[in-house]
Amino acid sequence: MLNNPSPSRVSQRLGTQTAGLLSISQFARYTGISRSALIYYDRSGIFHPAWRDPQNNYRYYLPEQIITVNLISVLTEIGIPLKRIKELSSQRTTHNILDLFNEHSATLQEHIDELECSKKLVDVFSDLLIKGKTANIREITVETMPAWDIRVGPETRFVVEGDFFRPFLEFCTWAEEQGLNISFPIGGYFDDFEGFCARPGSPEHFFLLLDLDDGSGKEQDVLTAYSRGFYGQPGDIAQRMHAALTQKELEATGPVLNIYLEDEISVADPRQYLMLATVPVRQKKVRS
Amino acid sequence: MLNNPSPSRVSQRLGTQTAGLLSISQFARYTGISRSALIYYDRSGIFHPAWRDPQNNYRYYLPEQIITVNLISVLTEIGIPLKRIKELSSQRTTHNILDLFNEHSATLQEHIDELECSKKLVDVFSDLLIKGKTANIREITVETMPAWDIRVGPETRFVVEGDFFRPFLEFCTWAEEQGLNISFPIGGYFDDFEGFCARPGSPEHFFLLLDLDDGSGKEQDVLTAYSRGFYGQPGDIAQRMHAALTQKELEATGPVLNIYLEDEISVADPRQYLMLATVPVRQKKVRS
DNA sequence: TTGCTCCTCACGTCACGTGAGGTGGC
DNA sequence: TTGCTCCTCACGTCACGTGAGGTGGC
Repeated sequence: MLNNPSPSRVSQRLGTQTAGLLSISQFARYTGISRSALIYYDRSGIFHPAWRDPQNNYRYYLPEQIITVNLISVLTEIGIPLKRIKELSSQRTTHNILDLFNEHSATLQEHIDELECSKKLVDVFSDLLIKGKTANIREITVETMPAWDIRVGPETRFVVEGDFFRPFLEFCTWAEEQGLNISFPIGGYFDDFEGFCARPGSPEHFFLLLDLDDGSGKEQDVLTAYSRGFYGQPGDIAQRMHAALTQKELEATGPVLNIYLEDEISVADPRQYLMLATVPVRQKKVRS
Repeated sequence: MLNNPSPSRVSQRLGTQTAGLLSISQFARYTGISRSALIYYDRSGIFHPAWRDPQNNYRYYLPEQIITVNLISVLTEIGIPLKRIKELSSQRTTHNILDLFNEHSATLQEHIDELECSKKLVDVFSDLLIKGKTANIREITVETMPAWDIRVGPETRFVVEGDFFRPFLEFCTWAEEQGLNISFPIGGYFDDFEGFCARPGSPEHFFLLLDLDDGSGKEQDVLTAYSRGFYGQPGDIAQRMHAALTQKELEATGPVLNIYLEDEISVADPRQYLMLATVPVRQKKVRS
């Protein structure tokens, strides 16, 4: 119990100035704490009203108690559990409070970091969905865009042809070991365009997509193509990209990245998942 | 229910390759979702195992279901309630998901802002406590420090001498109307040093202290003094500051700010609250 | 028999919010 | 009598976690 006013002070008040007492509703209004919260604090022994009317059990508070309740407000607002507040009330020293604040500042920062990670997640998925909605899915074009922020996993081992899940699970295990959040979109990675053409349904690596902009400020030209189908079933996208490269007189200069813009998160039918394939390109040098 | 595999696919699996089925523990390991969560999802109709053994009611999952459960993971992780996820599963379109994400991104940002406010609160209180611990309470000195980030309220009306609470409550009401968080420390404000000397226990305004650094980068010389006592009982601090000004040949150039470094949050005995008074100063010009 | 994994209730969590049903004084 | 504020249970919330007590197959 925190700073409960002594009975003598209460009765002094009552004797001279009953108007100084606040009913639970008035007190709730002044403090911004709900009535039910005040009743809850009373019951759980955290904070009691200064006086209760023996006639009807009404709760009455003194203006001074706003100070005490403000302490509870502050501590609960910053996320300290009531149990801890109750413990603290018997050992309330500057030193203990400072310890609590230090400890709690770190906890708060962790929560903030988690939430920011969640927000990043939402934003990345939104970006992919918007990309899927606005793209002209039939066309293969060259776009200038920032490099993505990705984490590439170890080489995949596709033991059984078409068994997408084993390597996928291995990647998830690896990513968790690395302390990465595997809720971010996962894509397929091929070291070069030839590898992609050879087995477009079996990426040489998986990668986690953490952001559509790696923050380096650099941009690059990439060839982008789309295809619909389930995981590991990219259809003829490799051939179409190959044809486009030839037609546009381009050559691939980096890894091929596959990412699903629409997958189980947004589409019910697994055969309608929408994949985006990208590969950085440059103009082919004309041989002299 | 999300993407429950059809019985035929399940029985095909079972017929040809029982090893492809995952027990609840294996599935929990792969997905990072706890067994009890999986059981909870099953019961609440959000996500069912592909097959249950009629003999012993064991739950078995297919590797494909990792995809589905990953959807749930992502959505719960970003704080979307299971109820909403369940609703969504029957109306899962790119459009609806984008709406949900947009809406939710804002909610997340609000939570982040709230937490950052809480962290700021903790940090401000910590700063004050540290100031109280490290200060030499007996001495009156000139310090160079950044200006504080404060919000000054309307003029106070001390009707009854010593009745600190009425004006205090009025300030709280005002601050809430302004959308300010009244959990931040509240201090007393005097327009000038003369006003402070006249009635040091009755501030002309209250203010909310949002930060000990207003971020402007500017610093100023302030005279700092300390006093112990309850709210509105500053003892002889004004006289002592006045004497110090004279002795150091300084003149006050701005408002006097009073703030409690130790109050109900850290100290049990109200008579031991620790107040800090500051006033900006400069060298007195010598009259020619 | 022992060990293992799984099962199903049932209850706890945390800080209240929300009625239902009732009281006391104007 | 009506309206008002207050009261006390008791139950709901949300997404699980945690036993208790029991089963099936090696």
